[in-house]
Amino acid sequence: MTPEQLSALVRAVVGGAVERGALSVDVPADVVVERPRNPEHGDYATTVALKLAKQAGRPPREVAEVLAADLREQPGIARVDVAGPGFLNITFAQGALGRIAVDAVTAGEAYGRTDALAGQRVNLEFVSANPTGPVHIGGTRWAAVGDALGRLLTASGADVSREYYFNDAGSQIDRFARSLVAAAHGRPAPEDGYAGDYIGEIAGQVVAAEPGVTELPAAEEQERFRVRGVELMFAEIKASLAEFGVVFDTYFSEATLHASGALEKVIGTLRERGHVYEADGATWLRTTEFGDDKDRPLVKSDGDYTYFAADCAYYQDKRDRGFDRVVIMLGADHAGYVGRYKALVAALGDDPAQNLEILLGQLVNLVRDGQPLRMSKRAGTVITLADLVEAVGADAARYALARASVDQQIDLDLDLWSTQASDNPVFYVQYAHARICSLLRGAADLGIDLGTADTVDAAQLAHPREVDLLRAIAEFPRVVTAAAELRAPHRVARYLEELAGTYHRFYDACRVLPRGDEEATATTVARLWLCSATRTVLRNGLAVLGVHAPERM
RNA sequence: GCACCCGUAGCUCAACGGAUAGAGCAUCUGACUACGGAUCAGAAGGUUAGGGGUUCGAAUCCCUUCGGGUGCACCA
Repeated sequence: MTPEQLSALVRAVVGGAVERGALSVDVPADVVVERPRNPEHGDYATTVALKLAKQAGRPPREVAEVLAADLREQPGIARVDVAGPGFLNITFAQGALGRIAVDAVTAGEAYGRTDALAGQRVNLEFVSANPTGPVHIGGTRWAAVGDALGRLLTASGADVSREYYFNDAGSQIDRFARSLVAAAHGRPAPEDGYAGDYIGEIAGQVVAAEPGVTELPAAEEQERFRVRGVELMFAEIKASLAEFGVVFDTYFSEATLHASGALEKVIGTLRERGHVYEADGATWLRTTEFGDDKDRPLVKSDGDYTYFAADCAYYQDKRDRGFDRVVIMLGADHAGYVGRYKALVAALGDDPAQNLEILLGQLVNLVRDGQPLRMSKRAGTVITLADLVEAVGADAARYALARASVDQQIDLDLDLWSTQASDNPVFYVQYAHARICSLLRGAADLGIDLGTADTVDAAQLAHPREVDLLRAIAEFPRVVTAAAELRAPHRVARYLEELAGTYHRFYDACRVLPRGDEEATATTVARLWLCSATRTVLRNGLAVLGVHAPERM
């Protein structure tokens, strides 16, 4: 029996009690069953009696007793206890739990997938670093978390499109171009420009690709450097992301919005809706009408569009492409955008609570020699995505960045990471996977017949460590769903660490393969299925995080 | 000054309002005639920053103080 089935069963029991008048409450839409920390509290526990007590007007324990009596009559349930203030502790019948291993193996890659978010069209935007330099450590965190979130949403049935928005039209790009020109002529970077070795490298590549470019008139020269420079920089960004395992469905250029007239159009729409006004020579959106701190300019007094105007057009474009949920991941240093973004969504007639979701994530601090590392783009002392991958490998980097809640600022100790990679829990999880693969290879070498899903005697799996492992495996689909709904990929990582630990403890206590000239028994076969199920979950879970599941290490 | 995020073991971090707050690392003690010891068993380590409140129950929700981060442009 799966937790989902149990949840439905408990709900049905509540319904039955209400129907025959034993309880007078509204039957809850969803009954939460959870895996108790303490094994003495059974396979699963539910707080439904506690939650219904007030409405029923009776003590929680009394409500619990009513439900417990009915639950005990259900098939597959061995035992129901009322504990504490009114918890219902439920223990499955022998074998009911064991089938989960068989189910997981049978489902294979599909184990963990659900249709919880079916029908949602999600546009997931993350990284979106401007092509004026390599992706730095902050962007790398969003690459890891955003990509994992995309995989999670997909696994939960949503229709997800990953998007990378880049600004190739503004003054930052001009500064980038001027920095390249300066480097090509051997001059220092302009006051407001970009420094760093990569500027010189890109400048050299531009010169190599366009001989004579430095002889052109200044304006023309800068334009050539801008176009080529952005092209080359962006190719480098894409390459480093690809090496990191992150590929976007769409790379969206801001310049295309300007070129297509989308800005004029969206401002026209906003104007028709009555939210636009002119003041001090500029054009404004009255975002304060929708809770923003101050109104925001769309067109500056010099006639240029603001970045915010492009945001409006970009949002409208996403909606026009059919996405009903626009999700944007931003660093905490962009928290100031939230108010105006919600306002623009509302001004366009959408519901910010329904159509827009801005996920703010805290920044990453780097630590070296026990000291926080201050980074400066100007000074070129920036740790990039490529640097991090080089130092610790893509798997460890992705895993470490994805295993922490985005609400948490994280400190990354570069010394620790570069010198002692085994400190990272990702190896603990990967090792469990490799160990199982080795075990299954051994079983194959011994010629053990695993039989079929129908013939496995799942009731063999009764050892406490086997039961622990089965419970953990059973949790996986709910972990995926919860992580997707809460936009919290780190839950998957934490779960995998727990699962790996549970497996290692099982392995330590339960001999799987026959020793010496012993024969394989029904227990051997059942345990091999259990191992195989664990491998399936580890593999699927690591896949969600974009981390490899090695068969050998 | 205003707004948002955070404060949990020595360190890095978990914990959909649930039972005795958990892992990893570090420290200490054990288990290798090994199905992969990159593992396991055990010990030690906490007033969940402090103080109020809400309730059957608070690390979690509300108020407040302190501490850290970030943001408050006709920049992008």
